[in-house]
Amino acid sequence: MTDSKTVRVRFAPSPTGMFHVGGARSALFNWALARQQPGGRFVLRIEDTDAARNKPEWTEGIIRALAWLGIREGDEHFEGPYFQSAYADKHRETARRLYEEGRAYYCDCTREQVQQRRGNEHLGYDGFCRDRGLEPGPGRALRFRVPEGGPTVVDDRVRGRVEFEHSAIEDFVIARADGSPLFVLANVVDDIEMGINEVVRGEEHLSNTPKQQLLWEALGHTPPVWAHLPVIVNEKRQKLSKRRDKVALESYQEEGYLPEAMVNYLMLLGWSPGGDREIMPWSEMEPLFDVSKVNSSSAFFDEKKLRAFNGEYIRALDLKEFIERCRPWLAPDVAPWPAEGYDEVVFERVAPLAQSRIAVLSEIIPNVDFLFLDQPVEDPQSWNKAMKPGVGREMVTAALTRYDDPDLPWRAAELKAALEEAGAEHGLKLGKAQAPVRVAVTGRTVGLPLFESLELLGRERTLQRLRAALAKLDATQDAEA
RNA sequence: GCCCCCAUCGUCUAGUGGCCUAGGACGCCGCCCUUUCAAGGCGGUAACGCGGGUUCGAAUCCCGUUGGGGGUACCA
Repeated sequence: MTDSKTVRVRFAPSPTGMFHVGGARSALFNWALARQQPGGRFVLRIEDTDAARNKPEWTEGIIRALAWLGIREGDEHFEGPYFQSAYADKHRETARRLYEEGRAYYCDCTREQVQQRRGNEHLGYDGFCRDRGLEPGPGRALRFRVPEGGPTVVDDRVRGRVEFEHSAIEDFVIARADGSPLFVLANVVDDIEMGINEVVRGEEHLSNTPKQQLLWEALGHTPPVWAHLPVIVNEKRQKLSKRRDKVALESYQEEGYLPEAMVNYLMLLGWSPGGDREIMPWSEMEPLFDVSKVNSSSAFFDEKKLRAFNGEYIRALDLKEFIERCRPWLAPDVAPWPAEGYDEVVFERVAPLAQSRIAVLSEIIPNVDFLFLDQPVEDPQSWNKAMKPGVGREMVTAALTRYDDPDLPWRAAELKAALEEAGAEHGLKLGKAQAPVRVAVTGRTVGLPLFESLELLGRERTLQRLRAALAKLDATQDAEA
């Protein structure tokens, strides 16, 4: 079918939820493998046979997320997407063939019966119908006849040689009573059909592997090269779960993680390019990736480290690119300010001040919102912290006095010098002196360099906010009096 | 319960018998810089789970043990 030397890997997610980081890493590893060879192929196969749990939007989500990571249609190494549901006939046909060749048999045991017979035995199904010679019929599932005696040896590129005694593998169901195939069968049939010769997937599939290998052999094909990746775990060292952990790639995207940072970080989960480098672009990692060097122990998904990587990538962006990347968060329908308050020119001037201060793109908002909002944000905690008696009112007043001078050039350097002097008069260093002004104007105790911010905000708006702050201070004082 | 996998700083890892008094990164702590906060610079904290072997020599090999994890569906 295909030149056996040319690698054909696949990524076969099932659209039963948001695409998550574990899948993303598997996809990336496969992608690297496919791209390392001239004719290498990455086959995307959507395993949509569980109709009850599948939704079309999940499928779209997977394709979109992969594209975000750089795995997309149009690349010569990309093939698909194929949909498993389209191969249903082939699955049924293969099931029938296995039955006809005596490699599988029908079984009419209910789950309850199996359980009852099992008692406290170790194994699941006991082979009750093995030799009953049941014909196909309603209520009858098809089970694979696991050969007696001998182990199946799985040769795994990351785990080495793993042996499974046949006595420990039950005669597993390959087709339901209604004839529909199960994952273990459909997956193998599709892999054979698509000429897959290397399977790189999560460790949770390791125990399926002997069954699938048996199937490959029963169908007269050489099994692929296997590689089972360690699972990605949470802080409690459990496999990441959609229910309890933040795993959706999309949620990271929405927070403002850059795909290149995500890719970089994910590649490092279980694998290392060696040497003392971690921040490395995909283009350099791709040729270096070696699945046999992948670790076999589980890896914790450390968002803190991801954040650090993301910050690095953000800072490495040139200004123009940084501004472009910020746009999705500045759009009128998502930004917290009124559309008419936004000023592109102002943003372009403030952007460089923010670039080194944010680790995820969404953080651009609290840094620049004071420029586009009618009023500074309200934050009582910040206000109280900065407007301490003896400092707050004094500095706001002093700033107002000095800044309300038409002869004062409205530039950062002059604004700074003026406030420095005012602070000195009250025995305050600039660090202390600027705090009340910052809160009065931005609403926050931390933020971009203050005087540059004031310059951009403009004289009128700055004075107006200082007056408003003073009024608020008066009101509070009156209330207390 | 049964099957299988795994085990180096808190975390991700380098390390494949001597180069290791164990390296890097994130985190954390300190100092410098400094208008807040970052960024940046400098420095520091911190690991081979345990017990046996093998060997002149073990983080590296073997066995056991403990502890984690995955799988045990007519889900994928």
